[in-house]
Amino acid sequence: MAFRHPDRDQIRIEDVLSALGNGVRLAVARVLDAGGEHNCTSVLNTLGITAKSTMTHHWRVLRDSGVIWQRPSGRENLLVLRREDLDARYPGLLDAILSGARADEALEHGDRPA
Amino acid sequence: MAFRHPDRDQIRIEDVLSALGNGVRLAVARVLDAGGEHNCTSVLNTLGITAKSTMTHHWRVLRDSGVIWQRPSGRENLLVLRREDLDARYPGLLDAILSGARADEALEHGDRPA
DNA sequence: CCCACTGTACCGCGATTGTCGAACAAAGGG
DNA sequence: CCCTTTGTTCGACAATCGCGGTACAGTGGG
Repeated sequence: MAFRHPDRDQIRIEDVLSALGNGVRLAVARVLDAGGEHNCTSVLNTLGITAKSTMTHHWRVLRDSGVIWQRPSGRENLLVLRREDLDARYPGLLDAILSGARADEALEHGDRPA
Repeated sequence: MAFRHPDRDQIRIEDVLSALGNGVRLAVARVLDAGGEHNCTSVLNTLGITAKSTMTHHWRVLRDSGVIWQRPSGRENLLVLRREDLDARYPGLLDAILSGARADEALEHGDRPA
């Protein structure tokens, strides 16, 4: 099973934004950004249980928009953020989004802003 | 007609991203960012003709997500980017998105990247 | 005062999205 | 070898989206 990923030049910011404009996928990006090797179920567990087929759908959206690499390895798929490509195409975007997501989470957990 | 806008603290990055993860609304943001006072039809004309009711829908999405202010003035509505609030909540996000959109446009017009 | 202008409200339509369950496929481990 | 693990594919479903048309509402100009 080989996945189709867009080339760096084929990435469109519109697709990136709509891919990450979804709580589940934004959370996935944050997990992947935290580092380490991840397969599908490890991310899935971090997010609370969801059907596997639902996640397969989200992987496809993230893949097609150019946000992640998805590489088969043994009987798993390894998931990695395409940070280099995103940073090259859209400097500062990924960092702004990820730290923005952290800020939102802090707000919702009742922490008052400074 | 008074519009409901979210407070700065109620803005969620997920909503901002999905609002701008759409070609028309991203284009609207770029027009507003270019400066000047804008009413609905002036933006609408810049984008090529679309039904007024369609744009009303997009204004609502942009408003509800906290991306724009929409203020009635006479028989028009003035549209303004909420740059201060967005920059405060998500430093660098708006600039990254807008310059990313410009970069995409350049790519699609056949200009090769440097 | 009436009309032209600007934009909203409401409705309907087809397409897409997010979610799930069930069946399938590939890879390893015993 | 078989069975478990991992994830995909397919089909279904409700909900939302994007878009337009028509009707309405408020403002301001003549």
